[in-house]
Parts: sequence; C-alpha cells; structure tokens
Amino acid sequence: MQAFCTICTDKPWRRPRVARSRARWEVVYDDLRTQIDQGKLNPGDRVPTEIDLASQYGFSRATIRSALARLEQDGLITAGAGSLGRQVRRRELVSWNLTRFELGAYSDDPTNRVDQWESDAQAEGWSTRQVVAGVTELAAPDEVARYLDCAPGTRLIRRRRLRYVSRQGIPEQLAMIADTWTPVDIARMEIDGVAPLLQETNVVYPGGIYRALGFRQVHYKDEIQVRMPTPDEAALLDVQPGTPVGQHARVGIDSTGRRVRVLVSTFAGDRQLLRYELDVPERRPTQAEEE
Amino acid sequence: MQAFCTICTDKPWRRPRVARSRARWEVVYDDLRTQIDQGKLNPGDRVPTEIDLASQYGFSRATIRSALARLEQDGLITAGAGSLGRQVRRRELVSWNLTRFELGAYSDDPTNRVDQWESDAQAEGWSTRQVVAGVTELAAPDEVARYLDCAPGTRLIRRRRLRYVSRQGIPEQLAMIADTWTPVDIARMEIDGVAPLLQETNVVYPGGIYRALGFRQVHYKDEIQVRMPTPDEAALLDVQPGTPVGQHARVGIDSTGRRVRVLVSTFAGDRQLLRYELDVPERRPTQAEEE
DNA sequence: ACGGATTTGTGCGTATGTATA
DNA sequence: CTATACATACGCACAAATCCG
Repeated sequence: MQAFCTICTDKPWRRPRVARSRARWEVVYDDLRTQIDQGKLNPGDRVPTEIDLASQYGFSRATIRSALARLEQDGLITAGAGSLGRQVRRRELVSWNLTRFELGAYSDDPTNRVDQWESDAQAEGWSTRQVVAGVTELAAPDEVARYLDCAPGTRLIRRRRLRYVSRQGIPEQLAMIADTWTPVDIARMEIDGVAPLLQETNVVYPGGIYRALGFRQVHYKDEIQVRMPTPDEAALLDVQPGTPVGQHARVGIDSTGRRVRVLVSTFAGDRQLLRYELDVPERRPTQAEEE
Repeated sequence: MQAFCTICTDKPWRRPRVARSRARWEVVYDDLRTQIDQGKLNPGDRVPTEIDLASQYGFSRATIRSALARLEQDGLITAGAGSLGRQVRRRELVSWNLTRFELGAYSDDPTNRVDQWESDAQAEGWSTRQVVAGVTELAAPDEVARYLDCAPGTRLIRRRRLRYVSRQGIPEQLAMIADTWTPVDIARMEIDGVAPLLQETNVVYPGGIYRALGFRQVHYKDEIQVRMPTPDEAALLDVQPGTPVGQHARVGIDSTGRRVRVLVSTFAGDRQLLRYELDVPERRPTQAEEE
C-alpha cells in the first residue's frame, strides 16, 4: 500500500555494504566471469561441469548451479544437456543500417531483389533469406495502436516476415521477426486486381508496395526498445532464456500526414545490431516541426 | 570438437515435442504469466509469497522459486527480501529523440541549460539531473577503439556523466550512463587557459564544447546494441539481475573526416527508449557515400 | 533504537528424468 | 545401449532485509 517508485518498483536485493564474505555462488560466478572477460575462457570453450566445479570448490551442486544460472542470465554461457554441456557464448552481430535510402528508395518490401536489411547482412558475408509467415487480420495491440495513432482494438492487417541468416555451412538462424501492420483499407487496395499486401509470398514492386499503391512515405518515426522476449518470441527466435531482444518500430507517414503502416522488427540482442548515419544540419534547418 | 553455430553456440534446452506433462515450475510460471498478461495482476501488485504458492500448488518451495526466477528473468516481476516481497514490475520509459537538432545545435554537453536528453525527459514530466562522475585517462577498450578507428589500447579521455530522472516525490533513478571518449590531444585543448573536456563539473558552452574547440561535427554514426549489463553497470544503474540494457554509441565526425569523439550511452531497458525521426529523401539524394 | 514478524536469499543433501554423443 | 551432464524436484535449516510497532 505504500508508494513505490514508478520507474522500477523494486529496491533490488543488494549485498550489505559492510565487508562480508561473498556468497558462495558469487565466488564461483566471479571466478568464471573473470576467466571469460580475460579470455582464459573463449567463446565456444566448454565450461567445467557442475560436478567438477562442485568438487573443485567444495560447494554443493546446487550452489554451483546458482552461479552458472547467473552467468547464463548474463548471456555469457549457454547450457545443454548431455555432451553439449555448457559453453562460453558467441556473439556475432548482423548490422542493419536504417538510414541508407540511397540504394533505390528504401522500403520494407524488397524493391530490387534484396531490401536494405538483406543488403547490409550480405555485405558482412551472411546469406539471407526471408519468408512471409502469415498475413492476418488482428485487433491492434495497445502498442501498435499507439504507433498508428488509432484506437486499440482497431482491425489491422499484420504481415509477418521472418528474416534468416546463415554462413558457410552454418545452420540457418532466424535473425529478425518483421511485422508490418497496415490499416485494413490500405491493405485491401489492389493493383491489377490483386492486393499485394495480402499476398502470402514475397511480393516485389519497384519502389516498394506502398509506393505502388500511391503512398509516398515522406517521414519515418522510429522507436527502439530493449526488453526480454515473450515466450512466443523466444521460441521463434530460438534464443536461450536470458537473451534480451531489441524492438525497432518504424512508422511511415505520407505527405498528408497519414500513418500508412508500422514495421515492428524484433531481434535477438546477440545476433543483430542497428545503425544510423546522420548528417548534422548546418544551423537550425527550418526551425519548423516541434510536434 | 564439432562445428557449433557461430551465431549462438547453443542448442537451447527444449521440452520434448511429444505431448508430455509440463514441468511443475512451468505450470506455476504459465499461470502467473497469464495473470500478468491479462491484467489480473497489475504493475505494483504483490505476487503471492513462495510459501503461499507452494501450499497452493502442493509443490516444494524450490519448485516455486524456479518459476519465480524465470518470471524475474523475463523482467515481469521484482524480488526483495522481507516486506518488499515480489511485485509485478512497472515499465515506464523515458524517451530520447536522437534526431532533434533543432533546439540549438545538438551536443552531448549542455549548450543551453539542458541538453537534448534532458529536454525530452522534461517534456514527459520528468525532472532531470546530470552529474559528471569522473574524467579519466584510460586505454581504449576494443569496442571504443573500433568506434574511434584507433588502435585498441590507445590512451583516451573518458568523461562519464550520470543522468538521473525523478518524478513527484519518487526517488531519483539513474536512467543512463553517458561516457564520452575523446582522443587525448583533443581533450587537452584549452579555451582561455582551461581544458573544458577535463573539467569535473558540467561545463556549458554555447554550441557545445567541441564546437567551441573548433570542431564542427558534420556527421554522426550511431550504433545500437542490446545486451545484458556487466556487474558494474547493473550496480550503477541499480537494476535487477535480468534487466537488459541498451547501448547507444554516437561517433561524431568533423568536416575533415576525423572521428572527434564517441558518446557511449548505456541505459536500462525498463527506463529508457530511443527515437529517431527521419525525412525520406525524394529520390536518391547524391548517390554518393557508400562506405 | 530495538525487536519481532514476514519474506526472500543462501546453502546443503538426495534422487530421478532426459537429451546428446 | 551406455555414459555423461544437465534439468527437475523434494526436504531442511539458517541468514538477511524490510517494515512496523
């Protein structure tokens, strides 16, 4: 019943400031963490087994597990039963430049053969593939409603694409879930008798689908959040529990000010990184727009 | 000795595909997660105690703790000994617009009274405060060296600022760690006999410190990553274990192409969000720059 | 300022199931 | 199939943090 902080409700548990022997699990945690940070344990290396560590430190297996659980939560190691064991995690990031409009008009739908995300990933040596994983009419979740400035629950079309990367014989990995949300009336618009936004396959139009439908997106509002994945996302992205995800939302606004669509991209923090490149205006460009 | 995936070394543990009774902890986890998702448990609400849940489900306390640990890891609840107990977590995000250069030239150092971050936070009703928490000469970590395109280990000056937010009687929270890394020769440059970048206090120059030193940053390269905090960051930001952080790096490049500085901002995912607003060029603006 | 009540944190032991090589 | 190593689950005890009287 008392007033808690509205940013974070917690006062997290913290070790007392007075000098006190560290918790046992923390000794193990610190030791392993140091070995990883200092490169004595490298990505891909096996971490000693729980039993080894237990006998080595003289602690119980449960205590060792606490330390390992924390390392896993920190994204430093992975776990797998059997002979997989625990390993020091790799972190290889595919980057995505969100301000490179040069290569043909930017669009979320492939205009050339590849879109901007694929182009960036390929430039770093990744093979890419993307598939449309469903076009569905759904009630707008609160967040999407906020992006499109409509009432929560409004019917929208969600077009989900899954973006995979792979490299030299390495099994393909899902790098990103890309959901495009569009108002129903726009999604139903047709060109030559077909509604491209409702196609279950990867539709390609020169200049992008929205442009072909008559919308020129002149302004983008991007928003980036950091959070833990929902169970659905964790399953789709196939990430370990404890891997954070980034969420990038791009709202496209046309010349009349209408919010034409929002592209919500969710990606695992250990696989993807975002880039922006900005030219700084000389002075104050127009002094205009201040919301 | 076998080839593991180079993106993520793991094959995460997964429940067998065959229909099998869920793990006990998972039953509890799903129940509580559903209650939170459906709003039966709201942010700030107390979660039933471990003992209550144990007797309610007829499971051991350790099993209940596994479920609660997972919820905590997912960022959904917080924990604290004693009468704090566990609560459903709040998530209130301060937003930061990284493309609003209009209000006076953008700079990481306050040019007017407030910089862009403070201006954004204040527009949302937060009170802000920032302090310089140290100016130190350090060897460039690998990542910073990459940003500044110098050799790892190069001596650099790190100027650390801590950015706090608070609201109506709510205790102040650290929202962001903002580290500006500058080559030593630039950091030592003086104006009227003093080197502003070495000042331990919040120095204010109209147009920004770098501009006053003669550098006009004409181009920014931004990079955004998502990861788990280091123990240091977790302690500084005072976040629960399991809270992800975002890392925003902005490299400032002057008209000669020199990388003048990099501002590395680390923030807790449950407190901060990033925004960009972009105008889409009509065609292909110059066709130039392609790295 | 102190002490008690509550609730989570740490730690031990043991046992069995299950995925992987 | 077997060995390995992690996952799940139980029980118990005590320490530590917070709040309130």
